[in-house]
Amino acid sequence: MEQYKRVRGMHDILPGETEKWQHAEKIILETVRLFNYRELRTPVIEERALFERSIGSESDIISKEMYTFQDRKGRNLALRPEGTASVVRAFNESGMQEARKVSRLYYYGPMFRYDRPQKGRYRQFYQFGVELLGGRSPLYDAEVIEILDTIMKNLETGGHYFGVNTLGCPDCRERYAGKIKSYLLSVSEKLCQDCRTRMERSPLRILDCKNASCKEQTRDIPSIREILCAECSEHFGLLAGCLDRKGIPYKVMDNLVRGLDYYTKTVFEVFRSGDDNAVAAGGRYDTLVSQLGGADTPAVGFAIGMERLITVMESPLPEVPALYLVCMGSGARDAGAGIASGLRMRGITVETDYDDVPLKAAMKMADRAGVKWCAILGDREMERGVVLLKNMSTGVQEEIAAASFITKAVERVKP
RNA sequence: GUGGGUGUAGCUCAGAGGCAGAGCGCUAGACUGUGGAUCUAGGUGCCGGGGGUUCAAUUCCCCUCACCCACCCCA
Repeated sequence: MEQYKRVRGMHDILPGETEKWQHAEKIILETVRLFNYRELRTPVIEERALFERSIGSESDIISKEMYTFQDRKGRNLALRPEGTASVVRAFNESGMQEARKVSRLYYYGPMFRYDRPQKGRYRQFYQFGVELLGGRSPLYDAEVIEILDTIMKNLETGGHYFGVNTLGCPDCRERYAGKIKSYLLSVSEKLCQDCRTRMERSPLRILDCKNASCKEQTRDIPSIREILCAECSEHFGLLAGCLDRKGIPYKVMDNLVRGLDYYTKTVFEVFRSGDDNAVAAGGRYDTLVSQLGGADTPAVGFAIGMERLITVMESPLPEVPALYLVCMGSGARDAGAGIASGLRMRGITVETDYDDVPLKAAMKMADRAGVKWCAILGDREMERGVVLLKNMSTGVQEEIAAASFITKAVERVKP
């Protein structure tokens, strides 16, 4: 028989790893709850145009990485490559903006991009994201950054810091793009091929190029912060002050520009110390909601790349069942089933096996399960109306009357 | 999309144009109802797939697929 294999770019998250995921999910959920964010679940499939309009059809995500298809009725659909567009779509569609001045939402689920697989990068990958809609003040930017900071701290990633920058409002951005072009026009032949095409499509991205020659050419270009309008400048200043007061570690990074078109003003990424791949990133998108047909609603949010987060976080201690139940003989197995139920009802994790194996083999299974306690029930014990309880780490074994076994075992096993 | 690396036992990997290897794990026994430690014994297998060169290919050549890494992109 031929073995089926996972399709390229897809990955299984196996036991041993799922514990890590669940731990991360738990910390994240506890954190957003403290800030009173509520979950929004959207479908994995959306109209293709939704993403083209929000992310920008010039971007790589849309032009080469999206899973698109037609359904049986010829609708043009796509597997979501990110979460924000769907959240905004649902926000607009549900009339949520009528009900509250500020909506605090989070989402979690798989996203799809046809990328070449790499470390921490898969074609189906998971993002956890937070979106705050309806808040204009930089204090809201600081709030979502604080959420991310809290998550990183609680997951013991071994230190992290934020990169922060501003892209300004659309006016500032356009002005700055013009400035970059005027700086680089005369030296365009010294730029890499990619950057030459970026000159037209998204000149800001040239600042982010890793090519040495490109870096050389962009070195003297002034920071965008020097040409911001009064409002954008104030916004960034207030945010910085707020982050300072909260004690959140950050660096202002001139070359931090986001690849998605919808960002305005604040953009940020969080890095694990000593790592240059961002674990999570986000920013403000004040024009997206209206651009997708909603009321004029400023917004800010971030998304965590779960696979990346998993690679930088501390592993939780593995969970081990509390007790292993060994039964020999069918009568003992019947009685054992009752004991197992009784223990589980009292919150004790019990593992057992139903194969008729010699005690030696069963003990080996118990050992391998990593349990501290082992209950043994065979014909001899049945006859005498007792159950053996063995402490696997000390080797000490006691005999307990079957009638009181569950209560006694709970006492021993529960610390 | 570009570049590099790797595919051999369940796992980690060594190997060489001529019998397929080690460590770990696994199974059994020493110990017949007690796990871990020790000793002894044991099977580990389409050497990723296809083609070519050769008397002979797991080894050399070509193609292909998969995985890993970097770039790119992005979280």
